[in-house]
Amino acid sequence: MPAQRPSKAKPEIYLPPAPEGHFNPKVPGIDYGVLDGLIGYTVRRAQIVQYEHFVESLASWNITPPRFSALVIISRNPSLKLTELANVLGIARSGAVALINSLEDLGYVVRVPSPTDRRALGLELTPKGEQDLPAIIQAVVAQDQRVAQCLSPQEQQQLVSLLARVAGFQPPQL
Amino acid sequence: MPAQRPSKAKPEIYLPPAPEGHFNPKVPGIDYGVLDGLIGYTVRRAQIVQYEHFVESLASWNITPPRFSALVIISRNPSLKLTELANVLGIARSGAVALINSLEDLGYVVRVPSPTDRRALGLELTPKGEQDLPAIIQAVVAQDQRVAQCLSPQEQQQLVSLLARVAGFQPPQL
DNA sequence: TATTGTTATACTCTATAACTATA
DNA sequence: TATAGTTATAGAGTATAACAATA
Repeated sequence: MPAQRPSKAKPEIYLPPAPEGHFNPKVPGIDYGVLDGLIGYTVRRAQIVQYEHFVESLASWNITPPRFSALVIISRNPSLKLTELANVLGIARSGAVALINSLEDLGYVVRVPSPTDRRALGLELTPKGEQDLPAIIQAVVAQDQRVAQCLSPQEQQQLVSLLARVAGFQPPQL
Repeated sequence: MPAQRPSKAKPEIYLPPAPEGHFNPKVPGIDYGVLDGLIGYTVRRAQIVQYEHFVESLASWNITPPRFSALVIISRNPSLKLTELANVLGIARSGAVALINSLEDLGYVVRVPSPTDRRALGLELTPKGEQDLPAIIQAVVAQDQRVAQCLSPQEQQQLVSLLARVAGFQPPQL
């Protein structure tokens, strides 16, 4: 059996503190110089704004962006191994352990022993996870649309496509 | 006089560890479900890829994205106060202190007492900072272009414009 | 010998709160 | 009383390295 994790000392679920004020991507009177023209800095600015919106909108669910990504990946890929999840999310295995712990504390995910590999475990949604995920997804899609509503549907699709190419993969077919 | 910071115990300059492998924004065989269509997740994926490229390309300079942003902002806005820098970067003042400390350790920035407000201090580049910044900018622009070379100049401009609107500010005039 | 999940450790980064000096 | 910079503290997040169980 893999090493057991101890009974958690902290039942509280962490949620990042909401900053007093929002990030201002363009402070008046400040000269941003070369930053304004850099793809990287522009992506970063948009990502910060997105992140803040996400955390605020999902605060009542105690769901952060990494938790949401994990939930969706787990739900769409049954019996995913922890190592595979870490790979998909681009984090270390030790980080995935902490992430799964928080989702377990929320009652959304269980570790199921793999029938074929006694070292491994499959990640599955709990009944509560199955029940709540649709509403969570709806809330996330709604906030995503709220942020993107300044763009036409065509522009949104174009943005996704351009970003996908920058990230180095084929844009999704929509 | 503002409280003095103690002589630093660690002269070493931190640089984030290079991950063994690169982040794979689209792992084969994995169903990303709703994530593929979300602006937020797409922005995040691109941002991770960008960040990794940046850190690797600027490793020899010991320059991270936050350090670079701070250097550019300081160089373009003479006598910027620490609190203003924190506001521009969207971080707490305590974080700005640590950031400036690292840039001071690198020999790029100095704290200059403000002539008008004896509480405040102006941030300025050192001669070494003035001397090295152009090459650093050149390296950053080069890596930015390398990541973005899959897009035509027009597409790049479009991406910057779309991201600026999503972030909630007027796109820069190029 | 390699891999899986876990733990231990170390580090940055973030934030809040308290403190000193000055306004 | 408010603000500027600093420090202290605590939290999440990242990572690497080592470990036990299993392949």
